[in-house]
Amino acid sequence: MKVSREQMAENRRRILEVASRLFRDKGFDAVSVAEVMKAAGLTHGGFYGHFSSKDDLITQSLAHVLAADEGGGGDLRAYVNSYLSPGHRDNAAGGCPTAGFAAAIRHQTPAARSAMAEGLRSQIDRIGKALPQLDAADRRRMAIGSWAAMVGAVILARAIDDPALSDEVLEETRAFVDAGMA
Amino acid sequence: MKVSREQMAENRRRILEVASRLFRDKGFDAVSVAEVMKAAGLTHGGFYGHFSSKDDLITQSLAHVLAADEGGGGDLRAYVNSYLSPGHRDNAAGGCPTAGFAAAIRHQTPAARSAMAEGLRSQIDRIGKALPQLDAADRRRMAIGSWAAMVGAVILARAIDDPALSDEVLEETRAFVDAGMA
DNA sequence: ACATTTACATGATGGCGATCATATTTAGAT
DNA sequence: ATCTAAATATGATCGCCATCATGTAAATGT
Repeated sequence: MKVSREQMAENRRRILEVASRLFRDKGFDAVSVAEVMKAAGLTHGGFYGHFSSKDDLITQSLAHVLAADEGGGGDLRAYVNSYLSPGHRDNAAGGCPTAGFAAAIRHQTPAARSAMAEGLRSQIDRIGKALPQLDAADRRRMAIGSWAAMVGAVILARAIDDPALSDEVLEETRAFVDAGMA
Repeated sequence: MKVSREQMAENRRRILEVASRLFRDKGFDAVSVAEVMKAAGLTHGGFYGHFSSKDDLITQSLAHVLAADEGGGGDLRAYVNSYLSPGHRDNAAGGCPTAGFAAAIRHQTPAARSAMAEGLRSQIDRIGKALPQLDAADRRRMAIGSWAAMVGAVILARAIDDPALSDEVLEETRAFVDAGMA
C-alpha cells in the first residue's frame, strides 16, 4: 500500500539506520536485503523502490553514518577514552563506522570507497583541530597516528577471544596514545 | 585418481597456501571452495578429502599463515618501515595476515578466533622482545600501541581510494611510531 | 601381479539471496 | 468523489555455492 510522503521518507531513514547497524554488526555480506527490510519493519519487495541495488544501499548507508558520526571534535582525551573502552569494543553495531567498515571497504564499489575516504578525511581533520597546542606538522602526525592506533586497537580487541588480552590491548593503546599527546 | 602420499601432502600445503592468499586478497566470503581448489590446480571434488568444511579450511589456513608469519623479531625499525610501506599496502594477498584478517575474524568460528588470538599474542611478544632497551611496562605499552597503530594504518591506507591521503596515512603513522620508540 | 584402498574428478542437490513481476492499497491530484 | 500514480506486499526466478554421491585410476601392501 502507498504511504504518505513523510512516511516514505521516514521509512527510508529507518532502512539506512537499521542497515548501518546490521552491517557494522555482521558485515556487508552476512546481511541480506530481506533482513534489512524486515528489521526496518517492511518486506523485501519495497526495497528497489528506495535503492537501485544492495551496493547502492551500502553506499548510502555509509554516507548516512559517516555524516552523523561527529566524534573527536571536543574533548579529545574523553573521546579517546570512550573509543578505547570495552563498551565501544562490545558495541560494534552502534560503534564507530570506521572501525566497523574500514577493512571491508576494499571490496566495495568505487562510490562506497569514496564515501569512506571522505569520512576519514574529515575525521582526521577533526582530531587535528582538537590538538591546537601543536604546530601544523606535529598536529597532522598526532592526528593520523593516534587515529590509526585507535582504529587498529578496536579492531584487534574485537578480534581477540580472550577478554584479558582484549582489555589489555585497549588499555595499553590508550596509554600509548596518551603518552604521544603529552 | 589416487596420488602418492607426498603428492597429497603437497596438494594440501598448496591448498592452504593459495587459500590464505585468496582470503587475504578478497575476504573469506568472496572466495569459494571451488575457486581455491582451482587456484591450487585441482577440482572442487577433492576438497572434502582434505577438510571437513569451508570453516575448517579457514581455520587451518589461518593457523598455517600465522605460523609462517614471523616478522618483527629482528630489526624493529626496518620491520616498521616495510610494514608501513606502499608495497605492503598494495600486496594484501601476500601481506600481514593480521591486517588482512583481523576485522573479519569476529564473524568466524571459535576455532578460527582462537588461532588468531594465538597469533596476535606471539606477534605482540615478538615486538616486545625487539625493544630490550625499555623496562617491562614500557615495552608492553610500546609493543601493543605500535602494533595497533601499524595494523590500523595499513587497514586505513587500504580503505582510502586517494593515493595521496593513503600514502600520508602510512608515512605519518611511521613517524608517529618512530617518535614513540625514540 | 593383484587386490584394495584412496585421492581426486565429475556430476548432482538443496538452500539462500539478489533481483524482478505483479497485485494491492491508498495518498495526492483534479 | 474519483482517478491516477506510487509505495509496499506477495510471490517468482535465476544463479551461485557449500556439500554430497558416485565414478575412476593409480598407489601401496601383499
